[in-house]
Amino acid sequence: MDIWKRFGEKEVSHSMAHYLQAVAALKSDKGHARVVDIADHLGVSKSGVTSMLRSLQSRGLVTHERYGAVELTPSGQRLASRTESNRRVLTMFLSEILGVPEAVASEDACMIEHLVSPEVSIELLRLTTFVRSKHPVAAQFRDAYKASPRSCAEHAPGACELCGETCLHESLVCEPKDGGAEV
Amino acid sequence: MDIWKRFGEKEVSHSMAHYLQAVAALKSDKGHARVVDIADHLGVSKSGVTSMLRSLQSRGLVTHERYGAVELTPSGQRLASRTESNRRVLTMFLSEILGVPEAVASEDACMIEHLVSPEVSIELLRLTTFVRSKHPVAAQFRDAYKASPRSCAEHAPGACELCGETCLHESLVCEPKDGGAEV
DNA sequence: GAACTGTGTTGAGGCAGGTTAACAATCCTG
DNA sequence: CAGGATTGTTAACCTGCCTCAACACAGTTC
Repeated sequence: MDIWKRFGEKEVSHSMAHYLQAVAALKSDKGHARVVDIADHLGVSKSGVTSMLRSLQSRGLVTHERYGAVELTPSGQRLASRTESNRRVLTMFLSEILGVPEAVASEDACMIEHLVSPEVSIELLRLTTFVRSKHPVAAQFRDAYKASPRSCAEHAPGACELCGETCLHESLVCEPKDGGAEV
Repeated sequence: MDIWKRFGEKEVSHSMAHYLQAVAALKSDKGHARVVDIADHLGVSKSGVTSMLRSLQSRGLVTHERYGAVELTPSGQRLASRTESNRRVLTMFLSEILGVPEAVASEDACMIEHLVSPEVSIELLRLTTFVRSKHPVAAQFRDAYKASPRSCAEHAPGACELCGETCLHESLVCEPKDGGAEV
C-alpha cells in the first residue's frame, strides 16, 4: 500500500507549479518573463530560477535559450492554467461554502492546488456553483447548513455516522500547545 | 507574496506524516513498531527509516533509542491522529459528497491530508455530516445537486459567476495528451 | 569605446529524503 | 554456547531545490 509514494511522482512539484504560474502571470502582466522577474516574483535567487528552468525545459514545460526569453510550451501553459483554476475553485469553495477565513482559504488553496485531481476540481466547481446559485434548494441549503451543528457533541448522542469508534471532530480540534499559556 | 514558500515550512512533510501514521498503525495493530515493520509498511529501506526516525526525534515527535523501541510522543500522537482524521474526512467528502471514484478520492486524500488546516477539516466534516444527514433540506439538496449542470456550457449563457473572463471548467478538463491515440 | 549597471549563468555547498552495501547488535535454536 | 538469521546502524551516494559568490554577457552613458 504505497499511494503515499506517488506524492513525489506528481506531474509537477509544488515549486514547479509556482514557477509555471509565475511565468504565465508575468507574460500576461508585462508581456515577457525574464529570469530576474521570475526570481523577484517568487522571492528566490536568480540562480535558482536558472536551474529550475533547466529542469522545466527537460520536462518540456518551458523553452529557454541562454540569455534568451522564457516561454511556456503548450503543456506548460495547460498545467499553469489548470493549477490557476484549481486555486480559484478551491479558494472559492473554502471561503464561500465552508466559510473559513480568507487567509486560511488562500493558504490551503495554495498548498493543494497542484495536488487535486481534475475529477475533484471539476466536481468542486460544480458543487460551489450550485450552492451559490439561485436555485431555491440551494438557498434553503445555505440557511439550514448555517444552523447545522458544529461538533459531534451536538449530534444526537452516539449517532455520529462519520466517526468510527472515536470522534473525528475531537482529533481535528487544535488542542493548546504544550507550554501554552496563550490568552 | 510568498505563501507558496510556506509549503516547506509545514509542521511535518508528506513523508513525515506517513511515518507517524505508520508508527501509530503498527502500535495499534501489533503492539509495537520496529524499524523493519515501518520499512515494510511504507515500502522504504530500513536505513531510510533509521534516518527519518532521527529527524522525527529531533522534532520531538517520536522517541527511539539505538536498537530500541519506537514510540510516539504526545505531539507525535496528536499529529498522527489529526492526519488520520483528515484523511477520513477528506475521503468521505470526496467520494460521498463530490461523488468522485473511490480510487481518486483515496489518492487525493492521501496527497493533501497533511496540508489542510484544522479550520478546513472541521468545516469539511460539518458539511459532509450535514449533507449526509436525514435533515429534509439535505435530502432535497442531494437530489437537486445530482441534477445540477455539469459544466459551464450548460449554465445560463454568460452567467458563470465563478469563472472570470475564461471558463474555469474548460481549463480543468483533461485534454488528450500530445501524442494521444488512446482508445 | 571604456566603464558602469543590470541581467544571466556557473559552481560549490546545504538540507531533505531516499537508495545500496557493509557491518554491528540481537535473538533463536540445536 | 556457537552459528545463523533477523534486525538495526552507518557510510557513501543520488536527486530536488534552494543559497551565495563569482563571473559572463548586454545595454547604457559619457
